[in-house]
Amino acid sequence: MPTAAYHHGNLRESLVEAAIEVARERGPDGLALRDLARRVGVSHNAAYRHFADRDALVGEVALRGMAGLVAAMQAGLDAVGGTHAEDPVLRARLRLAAIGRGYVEFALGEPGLFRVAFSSYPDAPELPAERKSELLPGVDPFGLLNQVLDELVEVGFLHPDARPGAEIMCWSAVHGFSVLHLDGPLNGEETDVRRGALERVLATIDLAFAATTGPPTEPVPLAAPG
Amino acid sequence: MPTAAYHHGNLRESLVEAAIEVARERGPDGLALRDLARRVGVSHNAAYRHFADRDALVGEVALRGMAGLVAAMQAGLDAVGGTHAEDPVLRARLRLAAIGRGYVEFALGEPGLFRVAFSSYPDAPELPAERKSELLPGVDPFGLLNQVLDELVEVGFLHPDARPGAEIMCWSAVHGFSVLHLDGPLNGEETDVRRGALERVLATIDLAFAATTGPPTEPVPLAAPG
DNA sequence: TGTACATCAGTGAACGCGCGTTCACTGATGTAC
DNA sequence: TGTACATCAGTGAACGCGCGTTCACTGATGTAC
Repeated sequence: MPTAAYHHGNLRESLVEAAIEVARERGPDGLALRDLARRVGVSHNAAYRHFADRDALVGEVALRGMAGLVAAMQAGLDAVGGTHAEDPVLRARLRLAAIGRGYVEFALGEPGLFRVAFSSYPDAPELPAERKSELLPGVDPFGLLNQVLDELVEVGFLHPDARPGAEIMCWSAVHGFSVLHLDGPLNGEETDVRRGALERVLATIDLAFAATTGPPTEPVPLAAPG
Repeated sequence: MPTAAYHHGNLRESLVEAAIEVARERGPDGLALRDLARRVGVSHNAAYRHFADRDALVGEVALRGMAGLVAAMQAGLDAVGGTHAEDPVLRARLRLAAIGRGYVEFALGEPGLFRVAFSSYPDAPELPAERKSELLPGVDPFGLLNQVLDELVEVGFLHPDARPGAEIMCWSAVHGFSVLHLDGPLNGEETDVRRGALERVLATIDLAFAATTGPPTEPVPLAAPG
């Protein structure tokens, strides 16, 4: 990777790295092509050699943010590691809780990147096919979650009938928890209060899933009339 | 309310109304003092007679958005109305589901206002005491939710031990569900798919709460070691 | 009832900002022969 | 190995945008006497 004076040699990556740094501190709205070019020490329009426009750069940072999120979830799984091999049910339950914790830890630990990661919707750029191969198979937050939920079914903890939609339940809970603490009224909550609250959320989901295969409780129509 | 040519007579409210309209269409970032003044037909700095700065205006719109959110939740409760008076447990469960539905309906039906309502955090302006009295007592999303959860305890459906933190569970789920559909990968989901998914989320929470007083399931430590 | 005056709610011009994007360009690089 | 040339990756100037905010101001309003 040459670092020649004129031909930068690595401008695209440098811009992305600078962008990540800025995104960490200032979130999506803080990302400006001119500012990034300035930081990298290059004229303000050189970036157009590497990105079609600002959105393309933001999209790239979003992708990295998403990757960081997945990595944090994976780190949660790694923390569970090979423990409880003798009790696959407990193990699967711990794994679900672990990715939830990883998700929230990333969101609150890297608020800027987390925000950027979700900043391109509704008109998110469809990830071009050739980029998808860069990601490990099934490595998006949704994919990882689905995997762990499937495990819960396999070990007989989550009833197959309750499997569809379970991913949306889990994702909504951890995402909402994160966002309410990031950009909502729960912002500023003490760390240990927050941690306790998260454990309760995870435990509640676990309890619900347990109940799908546990002793029967008669189902009640919850949908509103009409 | 005079509508004189020079002295507008109602400028503050007119600005807020215009702001709400713009917020509906464009969300928080679309709100600009100059633009609003233009819409109302007044010079671009007249607004400073009524708002300290842009943030003050946005804050006001956020307040109205929050009020709309509460109203939607309340509308959910009203839909349950006086039904199932003979079965207070079922009634309380339906009421919880109803405010959840109201929340999500507002979020997805008024995405701009919903976004504005949550746009002022982390540095949300503390609502000045004199404004708080304008709101009905307990009328914020959190207050209403807490009220309904208390009912669930009173009727014996939700175990008192499970009461703390339950509001965060519920709020996280519906908020996350909303945000993932608004500014996340679930955006663009078909309406009926989304509705079905929401019902499953609500049912899962209900199931978990049922399990707190239902037949005992042995609790398992879910917290990660360390 | 009439008038003097304080106060209030607007106006219009201006400052300064940083941005995204395009244009015509030039210096560096690498490749074919 | 040397050279001509195409291509690529930068530069610098400029356009046009809309914004927030401040300034000194003036027209309208209402009130005290």
